[in-house]
Amino acid sequence: MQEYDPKNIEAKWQKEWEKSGLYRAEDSSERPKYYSLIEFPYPSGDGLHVGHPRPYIGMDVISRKKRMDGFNVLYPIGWDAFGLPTENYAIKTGRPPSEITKENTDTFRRQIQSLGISFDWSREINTTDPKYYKWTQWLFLKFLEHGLAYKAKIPINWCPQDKIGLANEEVLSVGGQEVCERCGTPVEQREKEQWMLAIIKYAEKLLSDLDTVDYPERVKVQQKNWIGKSEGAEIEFKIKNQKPKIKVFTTRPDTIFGATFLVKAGKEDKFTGKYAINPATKEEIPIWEAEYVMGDYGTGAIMGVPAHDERDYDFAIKHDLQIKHVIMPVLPDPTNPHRTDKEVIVRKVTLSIIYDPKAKKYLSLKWKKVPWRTFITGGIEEGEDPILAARREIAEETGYTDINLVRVLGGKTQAEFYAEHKGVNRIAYDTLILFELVSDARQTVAAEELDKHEVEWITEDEFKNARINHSEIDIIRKRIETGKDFYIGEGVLVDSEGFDGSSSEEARGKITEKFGKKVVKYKLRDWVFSRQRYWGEPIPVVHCAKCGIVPVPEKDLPVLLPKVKNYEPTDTGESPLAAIEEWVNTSCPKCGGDAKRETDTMPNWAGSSWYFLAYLFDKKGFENPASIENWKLQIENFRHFMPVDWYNGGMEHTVLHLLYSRFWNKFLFDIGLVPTSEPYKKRTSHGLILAEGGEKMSKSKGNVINPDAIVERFGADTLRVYEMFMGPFEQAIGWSEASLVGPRKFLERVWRLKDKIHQGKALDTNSQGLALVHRTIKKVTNDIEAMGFNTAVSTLMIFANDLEKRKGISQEEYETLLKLLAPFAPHMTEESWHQLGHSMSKSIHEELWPKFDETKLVSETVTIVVQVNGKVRAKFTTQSIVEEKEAIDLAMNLPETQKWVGDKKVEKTIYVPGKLVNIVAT
RNA sequence: GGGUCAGUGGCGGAAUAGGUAUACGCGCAACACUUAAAAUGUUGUCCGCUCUGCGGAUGUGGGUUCGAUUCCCACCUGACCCACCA
Repeated sequence: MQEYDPKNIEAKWQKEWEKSGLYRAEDSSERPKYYSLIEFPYPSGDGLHVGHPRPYIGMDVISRKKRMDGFNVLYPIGWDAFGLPTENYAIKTGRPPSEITKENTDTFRRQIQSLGISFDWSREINTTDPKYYKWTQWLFLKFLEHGLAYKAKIPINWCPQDKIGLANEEVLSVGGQEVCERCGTPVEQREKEQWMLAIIKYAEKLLSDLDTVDYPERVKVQQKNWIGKSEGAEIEFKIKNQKPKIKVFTTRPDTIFGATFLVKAGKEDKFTGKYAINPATKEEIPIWEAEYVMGDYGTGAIMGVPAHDERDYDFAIKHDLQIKHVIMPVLPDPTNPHRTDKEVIVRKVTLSIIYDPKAKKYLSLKWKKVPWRTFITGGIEEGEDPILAARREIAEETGYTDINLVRVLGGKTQAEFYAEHKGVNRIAYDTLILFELVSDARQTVAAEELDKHEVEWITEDEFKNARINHSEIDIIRKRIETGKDFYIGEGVLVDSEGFDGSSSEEARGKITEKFGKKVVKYKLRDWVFSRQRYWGEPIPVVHCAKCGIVPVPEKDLPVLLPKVKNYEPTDTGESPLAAIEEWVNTSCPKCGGDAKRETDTMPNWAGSSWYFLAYLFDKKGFENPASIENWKLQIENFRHFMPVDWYNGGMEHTVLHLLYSRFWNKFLFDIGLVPTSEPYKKRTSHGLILAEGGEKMSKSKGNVINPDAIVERFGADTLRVYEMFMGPFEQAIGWSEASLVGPRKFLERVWRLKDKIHQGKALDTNSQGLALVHRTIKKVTNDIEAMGFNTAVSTLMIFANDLEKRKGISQEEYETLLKLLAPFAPHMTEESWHQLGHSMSKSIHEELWPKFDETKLVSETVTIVVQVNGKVRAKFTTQSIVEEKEAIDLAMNLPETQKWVGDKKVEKTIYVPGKLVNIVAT
């Protein structure tokens, strides 16, 4: 027997596959296409660590299986190589970024190739290749041509450390401070002319088309939140004695009668001295400035409705502004609903809560004829003061007279319940009042009251958690606990003149119509597309004194990055390109006069926004000049392969890259340059591999595991199987060096199993063994499709362990094992396959994926478990197809069953076919 | 604060249209082979007890059910993402 020697085997087959072009996708094919995609790596100077390949291996398993299913699989890779780390390294060392990139990609390529991943290397791309970025520039010109790229003076987030403008998406908020995503330096605000892409124009499509794609729910939720659609109203407020008006945006126009002030975005809280007129109440309300209102959302101004918004409430309390309640919550009691056959009686009532600060207890009433616990309620006579009415009621029902008013707990509520003690349906408009007990002084309580209920003081804990029969109890608890008397929910309008009694929803429509107009706002901002850095695609326009902004003609693309001496950005915020006069000074393509080149470059999201299309280019696609004709030469390829069938990537890219590339693809679809509106049919995400201590791997922490060392010691196949087996693919998981021996032993076992193939020896396959083969095929097939790689591997281990136990195995069984294992361990299975005598001209990876037979999944005999009263007490073996009656008879006759059933009476029996019998006896 | 997901042996984890909890692997222990070691193989490995047997255990406490890791309610803990968006 030959020893398993991964080093030789792996090198040999990698060379062989490269030579035969085994993994090249065909541009046109009889076979159905399958496009699998991973996020192409950024080739950093740190080299690959063991976390990088996990997604590549996962998609490789899927791609290899799809090939064996007969698909024309495209599984490409390339390099997303523009960006800051390389540029910073260039600044540090004075070496050109292109040179550094070349080195890094060479390292990454060698490392990835050593893992035997079935990438189609003939389609390798690099975003920093002028042949690639001429097309990125050309696509920018398309945005410009269609009015979706524009220049605007905007305040940008400026990182003084990296000397770069950051998109909102690249700014993190740490401890209330805005910091640079890369270096953690606090960002400054600077006004700057920036190139923008009008992604907001696609907000609606990006949102609604999420319904058409197969993404994980949380990815969709994140994209939805990021787009942040909200429907509301814009309402103009006149300013007293002044011409200009202030426009506010609100999603709650139904609360306008409660707007008691107006707030504009500002750096600090400040009363402007001016007053606006509330268009609904016609009252004069003060205009304030405050930090909590954001200048760049909505209209940069809001109407302050303290009774129905927490931030407005806090602001009103702080600055002693009027609070007016105009929405009344409607609270039907679900445990005690209105009865259809009873009369409805409307009452105005008080609901009093009495707190004893000495004992830290609340007063409740425990009812005698109904199972209720309540506070003290009582009707208000016409014209009566609610506080006096409440005091009267408290004295009558409980006797307590020495109490102080604390406060009225915000606006009124509307409770709806069936009042059993009166036999009527009650609608109660409640004024909620909090009192404090001063002393125990009590007057006599009438006998009829004592008959109804008794006083019971309950602890704060009971007050919070016990069942209390008021449907407004949650509101009461919240208001007492927080001390804040606002209500942000929906309800019925009150104190709103003609709109009293309308529901919030109904009122929103009517009030918007009367006082403003309906608008839709998005949180999504237009995309800041300029960077003042060297290592990016130059934005292909020139500035002409006479003609203004002029696009570089497509025949002149690419606008090449010039050689510079110094890669350092300037403190003025200009790109280092601005210092290269011979590059900057050019002539206007339109009038021929003097002109200057744009010195901003594109963000590194640009190249990755269309790379899934670049993979489909044929050789001419990159050689030909960028033009509409030459793009259209590629459309056949796009039609063949688009959309991407399965795109796997990290959760960190679900908002930015995924949204940006969807946007580009949708734009290209609208102008007829690509065949599908959505680029990716299905998206999944992988979990990170963490260092052994559970921390993220990073060079700075010194905990990076280099795959080279693992391949050297264990072989690429072992690394691959381990990374698939270590845990659920979507979950983050810690690296464990010690655990690698398991997968290695497993591969050695499979390797050795060859010797067990019967040659004259007796075969040892019974019906259980046969069923195991088919169950293994079924489980591995389904698990791969669902990315259940860890369970697929364990299933293969079980199968191999079973074969090992037998005296002799058939070649067919062994070949099935090899084929199922081939996507995980491509080298070892290939070598074994040919050792069995298969022709060198056909790879195992071109074989057909094994099929299972539904009828053979179950062996002829099964073990059935017998439970007595739900506990396992016995087992028996029988034919797999057994009628319920027979199964129960068999179970009952077992001595163990008899022992546990004894004299008890059998109440019931349950039979789960082929699995379990449960006997219920009492 | 909001959203999403999770909590199972010494460790990574398996099993959810409710049906033998702890598959598979690591680690550990004993044994076999060996002068010895490595490698390999065999056996064992959730906890407790009065141990041929019995009881208990899937974060905690309840509920539904013949039967709950799985479903429902409350709570505890952790992770990730988003957070003044009117």
